[in-house]
Formats: sequence, C-alpha cells, structure tokens
Amino acid sequence: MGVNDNSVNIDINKRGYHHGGLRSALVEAGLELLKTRSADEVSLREIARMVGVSATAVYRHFPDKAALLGALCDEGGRELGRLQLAAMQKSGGGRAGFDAVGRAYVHFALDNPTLFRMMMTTRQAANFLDLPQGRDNSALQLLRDNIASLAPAGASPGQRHIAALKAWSIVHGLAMLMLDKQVSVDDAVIDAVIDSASVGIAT
Amino acid sequence: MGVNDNSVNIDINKRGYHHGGLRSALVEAGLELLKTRSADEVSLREIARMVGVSATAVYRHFPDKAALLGALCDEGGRELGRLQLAAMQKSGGGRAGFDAVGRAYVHFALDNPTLFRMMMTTRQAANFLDLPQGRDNSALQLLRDNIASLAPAGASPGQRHIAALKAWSIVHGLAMLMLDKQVSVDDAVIDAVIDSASVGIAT
DNA sequence: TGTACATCAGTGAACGCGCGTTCACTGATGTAC
DNA sequence: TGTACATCAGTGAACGCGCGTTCACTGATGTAC
Repeated sequence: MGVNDNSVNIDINKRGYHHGGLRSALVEAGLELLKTRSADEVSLREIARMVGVSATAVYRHFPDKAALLGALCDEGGRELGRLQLAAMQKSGGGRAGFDAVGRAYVHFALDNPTLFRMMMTTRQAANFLDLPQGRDNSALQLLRDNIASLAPAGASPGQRHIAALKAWSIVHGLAMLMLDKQVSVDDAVIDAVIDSASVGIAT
Repeated sequence: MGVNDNSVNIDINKRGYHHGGLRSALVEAGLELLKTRSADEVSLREIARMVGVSATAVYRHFPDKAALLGALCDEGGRELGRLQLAAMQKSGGGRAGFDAVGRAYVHFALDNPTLFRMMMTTRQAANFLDLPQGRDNSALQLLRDNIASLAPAGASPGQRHIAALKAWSIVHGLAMLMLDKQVSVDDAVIDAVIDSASVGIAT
C-alpha cells in the first residue's frame, strides 16, 4: 500500500515467503478455490495464479496435477478427522457422540463441497468398513467405533456391520442431497435426521 | 455384413434411419456412453461419433451441449420412474414396496453411474420433499408416498418429513458410497441395509 | 406431370479457448577450500 | 574473507490437445401452381 510497493514485492519474492513454503501455500490456495469451484473448474494454473507464481513452479513440489489434488484430499481428510474428534470429545461420547460426529461429517461436506466430493470420488482411503484397522482414516474409524459401542449387546458382527453402513449412508446421503441442492440446507433438519438415526441404532 | 456394406450404408444414411430420428439416436448413444465414462469425459463430439454423424449435426436437435445432457437426464428420470413403479407393483406395496423401491433406486444408480450423478447434480427436479405435488418426479413421489403410508398413525407431518428424508438419505448414501467404491457392491448388503431402514420407519 | 422454389438435416473446415506439461533458462543460496 | 562451483526454486515461451461452437455449404424432400 502506497509508495513502497516495490520493496515490499521484493521482500515477498525472496525464498521462504508464504510462511512455510510454496507447497503449503499451494495447498491452502487449492482448498480455498475448491470452496467455490466445481471439480472441472479447478486448474493447476489457477491455483498457481492465486499464489502469484508461475504454473511451472508447481512442478517443483508436485509431479503433476493429480498429485496436487491428492495433497488437497489428504489435507481434507486430516481436517475432517480433527473436526470429528473435536466434536466427539466436546459431546462426551455415547449417543451424543455419534450425533456430534455425524453432524461434523455433514457440516464438513457443506463447507467444502468440491473437496468433499473429490475425497469421496478419488480416494480409496475410506473403505473403512472392510478394514480391520484403517491407518490414516481416523475420521471414519470414529464413526465405526461409535456405532459398535451403541449397538445392543447381543448384536452379531454382521448386524453391527449393517448398522454402521446404514449410519454412514444416512449422513453421507444427507450431505450429498444438500450439496446437490435436492434438499435445502437446514441445521434443524440435519439434527433431526441424525437424531432419528441414532435412535434406530441404539434400539 | 460382407459384400454389400456399401448399399447397407447408403440405406442407413437416408432420412429416417436410426429408427426414430437422429435425436433419439443421440440420446441413446449418450446414455450408453455415460455407462462407462465419467462426467468430464463425456463430449458432444464423441456422442456424435458414436452415432456416425458430424458433431455439428447435433445442433439441428439441441441448442447446445447442455441441452443434450439435459435430455439424457430427462430420459434417466423417466427410466428410474419406470423401474421404481414396476418394482413397487411387483412387490405388492406396503413395507415390501418401500424396500423394492429403495432397491430399484440403488440399482439404477449402480447401473448408470455417471447419469445418476448428473441427474442429481444438475437437475433441480427432485426437491420433492418440499413440493406438494411434483409433476414429473413420479420416481421420488413413490418414495414419499410409501413412507407416509408406513409411518405410525400418530406421526406428525414434521415427523413424516424427517422419516422420508432419512429414508431417502439411506438409499442415496448407500448408492453414492458404492458408486464411489467406498463400499463394495453386494446385493445382500443392499437388501440388509434397506430392510433395516424400513424396520426403523415402520416402527 | 413438370417446373420453381422453400425448407430442412446434414457436411467439413475453421475458430479460439484454457488446459497440463516440457524446455532451456536465470539468479539467489549453500558449501569446500 | 574470497573464490569456484553445485544446488535449487523459480521464470516465461512454447507445445499439442480435444473441446464447443460458428460458418457457409450441399443435396434431398415437400409444396404451389
């Protein structure tokens, strides 16, 4: 601002600008872009433009566009995990915990439409119902653990599996329907659906 | 096939070939293409190529690419409606009817991955829970009617609304998770989830 | 029945577009002696 | 402290790509007199 723009720009364009390297600046910008653009509108060039760097600079940090988008998905997965864990801890666990985790899931999707879609479409990460111990999918692990603890004592593994999948389907379906504007976004409705879902599970 | 390919081609290339006009041939080819291609791999040019016609010929029948894709969605909606109605009638209605309609929904999605996604993403048609009387969305109307008839006698309109949305979320979520390969496709699992969903509703 | 003209569904060449990616390069920083 | 060299993160020009769409056109069919 003002007279000294030149020197400012010079400072900025030194190494180590962007507080943590170009790589994380690109990821940050990418996540930002994904909030308002659909998947096919997300270009490597535009992400580079947002950061104020040439498109080719990206190739210093990622082998190709897919890798850049993959990094966005990774970051999204971590963020979702953090949000769900926080929601869980705040709620105190149990049925309230399940509700909180489900709500966090839906709200994350609504806050990050394209990122959420991309994570689901392109990541194999979340085949969590079939895995004994997901490594990095702590986000979804939480959901499963919750459901397991809520199911009636006499439930068979098969029944628990179906219950978990049903619960996941509810939050996932609700998120997608609202994302696609098939159902209008309404926090009270989200709460009510999730609440009625946990009734079904706990019974 | 064989010697007379020439005359065959000449016959084919007269007006009225393709049994019903170029328009429906394009729609047919488009639906076929959508079965194996993702949304951003679907090009107007390729659909035209499949039919054996120049890309510009498409503009005789549709103002632009979006209109062509819109026609595919319309056809998809009609097909889904037919399938759900047939499933419903075959099942005899009631809770079995709900299950059958839900199964038809999921199977349609799995059989038409990109089309289903497109219908959901780009069509406003299905905001059916908020509409008093959907005109052309008979497909989704069925689901709502079923749930209304299954809900307990004393249920309030608000409760029915939530129950309907929950049911829709379950089948939609299950379909999307399987479409995205987050959950492996398994008819028995589909049946079990939908069955456990209708227990929840009928109770 | 023949002729003149309008209509209509197709053709193929051409356009501009933004994209992902490659390339040879530059100039600042770090390191060895 | 100075010099020589390697490393590294960036630059900008250029590429080929398939795309949607436009354009002027062609030739067959339908219609009026």
